[in-house]
Amino acid sequence: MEEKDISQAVISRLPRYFRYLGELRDEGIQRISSRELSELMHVTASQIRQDFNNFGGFGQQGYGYNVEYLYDEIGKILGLDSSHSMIIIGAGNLGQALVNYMNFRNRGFYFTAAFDINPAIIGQKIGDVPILSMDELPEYIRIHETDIAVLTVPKQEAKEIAKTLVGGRIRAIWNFAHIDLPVPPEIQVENVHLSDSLMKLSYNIRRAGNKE
Amino acid sequence: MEEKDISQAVISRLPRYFRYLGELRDEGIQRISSRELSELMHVTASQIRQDFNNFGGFGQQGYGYNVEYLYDEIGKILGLDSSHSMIIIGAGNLGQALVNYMNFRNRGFYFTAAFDINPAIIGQKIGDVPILSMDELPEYIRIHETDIAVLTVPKQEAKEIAKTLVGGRIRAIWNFAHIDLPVPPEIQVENVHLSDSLMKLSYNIRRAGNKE
DNA sequence: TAGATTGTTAATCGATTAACAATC
DNA sequence: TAGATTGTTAATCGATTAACAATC
Repeated sequence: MEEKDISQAVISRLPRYFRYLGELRDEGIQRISSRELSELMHVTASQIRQDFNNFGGFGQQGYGYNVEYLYDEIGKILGLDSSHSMIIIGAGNLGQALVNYMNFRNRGFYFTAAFDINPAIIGQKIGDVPILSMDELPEYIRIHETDIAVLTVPKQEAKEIAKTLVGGRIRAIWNFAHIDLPVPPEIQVENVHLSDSLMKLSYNIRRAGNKE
Repeated sequence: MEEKDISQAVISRLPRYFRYLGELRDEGIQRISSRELSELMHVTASQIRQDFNNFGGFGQQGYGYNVEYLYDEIGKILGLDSSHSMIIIGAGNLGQALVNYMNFRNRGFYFTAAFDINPAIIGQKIGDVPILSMDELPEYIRIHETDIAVLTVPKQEAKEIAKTLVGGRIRAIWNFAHIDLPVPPEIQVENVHLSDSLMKLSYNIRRAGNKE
């Protein structure tokens, strides 16, 4: 409502800005111009200024941008000033890796529960996150407010689980299953299709090979 | 050499076409028109035809596309007709998840070795893939032809390891470390920045919340 | 004030979509 | 042949880059 529609191309660049600004801040650097940042990040200064100005004027003419301030503002835009509750569905290798990844927790993304169908691991914990039976999922999301459901199950199961999730009150799905999920538009979906990424790499290997 | 430069936007869409065509093939469907496929995939028929025609005419006027043939051709474009040897550097949770992921192997991507600095796991195996000491990495890539090095280490170590890899003969890096790797242009890099993906999701959650 | 650098408008570039002639 | 649908050119749209006035 307060902001006009920003293109996803811009949004996709924000985390990278955020990362570079965080590093600059950690190095104790207080100000940076769009030109300096452009050289560091290998993008045009024009794009940087355009991107930032989608969200209002963060800089100052003749001075540049205050690193700390800009870092904080981009963090807010990305929603990192509030915390996000997550559940993970599929407690296999990948699921456990994601639950254990501390960087998420440091940014306010924390797991409250994991779900799996494997009786051998139900009742165990990943760190301090309990692994529950998949049967408990509908009841769990009814009771516990959950922002993000992370889907790390085989694609055969993913569609069915997505339906269950949509019936609940979750706001978003972070989807690692290799399938397009049919969800209503009010539920945000971010896909991480690792196979697609690997195929893209494979294409570029071949193309590079042909050039030589 | 044989092909003109195709934009990465097109390449990024190929794996998704490949996935849908594979499903159609599995369902026994033999032909499909760009219009039918466009309805299935929620993209324009025009884009589909433009995309395919970057690589030559795969269809037939008045008929459409042969599913099996198109599937095979896109597979070839993506380099899936030849196999790729891989090593993984960082045998933690994520590394093990990737090594165990059979879908990669089914597509001809196979791991030959894993590397880690943790003495507790060096000498063990992930499936049938041995975990070697990081010290053995330079020698290993000197002796064993390796297409892709998968980097699943903390970002502090990633840069140093990238240097080692560049010194060897690998052709590509699939980078899961949250950092931009400085590598020469003949080495292909595909980044999977999970934090960036999660931040994007976080942005979209907030934006959707504001709209309501 | 003079110099620097943003914010923003204008120009360019590239990607997507529409249209239609070619042709199966 | 008539109908259907591709391959491809042209038109549109959106994103990126350039330019420069505003202003610190």
